[in-house]
Amino acid sequence: MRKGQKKLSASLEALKKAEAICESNGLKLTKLRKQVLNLIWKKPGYVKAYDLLDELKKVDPSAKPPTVYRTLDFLMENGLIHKIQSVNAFIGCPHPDEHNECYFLICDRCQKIEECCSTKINNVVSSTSKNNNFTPSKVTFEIAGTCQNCLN
Amino acid sequence: MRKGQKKLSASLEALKKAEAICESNGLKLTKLRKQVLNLIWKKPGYVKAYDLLDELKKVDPSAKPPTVYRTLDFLMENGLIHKIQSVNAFIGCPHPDEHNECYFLICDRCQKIEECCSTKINNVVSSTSKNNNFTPSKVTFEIAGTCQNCLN
DNA sequence: AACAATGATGTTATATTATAACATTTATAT
DNA sequence: ATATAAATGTTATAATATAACATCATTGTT
Ligand SMILES: [Zn+2]
Ligand SMILES: [Zn+2]
Ligand SMILES: [Zn+2]
Ligand SMILES: [Zn+2]
Repeated sequence: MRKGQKKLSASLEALKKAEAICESNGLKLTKLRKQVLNLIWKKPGYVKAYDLLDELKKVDPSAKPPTVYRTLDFLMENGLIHKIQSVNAFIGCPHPDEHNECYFLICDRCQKIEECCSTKINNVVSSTSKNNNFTPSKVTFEIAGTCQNCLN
Repeated sequence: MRKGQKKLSASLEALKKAEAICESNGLKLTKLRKQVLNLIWKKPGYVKAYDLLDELKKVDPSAKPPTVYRTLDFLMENGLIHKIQSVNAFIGCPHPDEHNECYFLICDRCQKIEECCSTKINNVVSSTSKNNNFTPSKVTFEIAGTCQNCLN
């Protein structure tokens, strides 16, 4: 497999899933939303909102912060991307059709993020909440560190 | 126990621990640092940096953002407080002498935060990292939702 | 087709969160 | 007393995000 190819197909895959999800929910995946989703998937690591804005401006100089943040909000609401709270950045979700609470491994060096969702984590969230009489609604679980690739 | 008493003693307790930690590490818990730590503990829920700044200005009108952020940095470096990433706010650590990776339950309604550290969570962090050939350095684990008290 | 209603985008302005860079003061060690 | 380092003061600005209102596009109804 050539360099970039895996990423390319992941991006296409993501777009297809996004279209399916929007279709089945009566939502519109507009040109702008597609553009932003593609920009997010094209970057090898996580993406900052204002970097996205700069990219957008290249094709539409009138793009402004609300252009980006509104689009990010739409994509997040529909599980297509995630906000990574510990770095204030965004990343595409590789499986938006499966569930919406995702967990992350964030490499400090290369900015790449892997999802690490598991029932094990889900279970710990549940039991921790139960033990504390807490009703959970949103989980933030992010492990920052160094990925295998960057360790060498 | 009267209202506020639990919080008061928790605050005093926190200050004592802070003094001990600084003492044993050759660090200075200056007047400013004590003030900020106290302000954080006095609030019933989490505290925003600029709210702290407003409080500080009441006693020292010359206080400015770096005053607050530098002090917060010191307190965080020494495990005395935590930054809550999902709300961009700060909270005192009830057990800064025990460990430094803490996990949180955050009530959306009353802004109160409980630490929910457990070996169970530590173990999941370890196993998740191991399974992904990832070397963790900093964990963000925050469950947002509704606390028992606010549910009624 | 005309109209109303909704959703999406455009635009201006501003709010919120955080840091860089350099100056001054205070504490500590020699 | 002097040098050094640590802490604080000060100015300016960077980075992140939203409020409010205007315009345009899409859809459904009359
Ligand atoms: Zn995901
Ligand atoms: Zn890496
Ligand atoms: Zn803690
Ligand atoms: Zn509550």
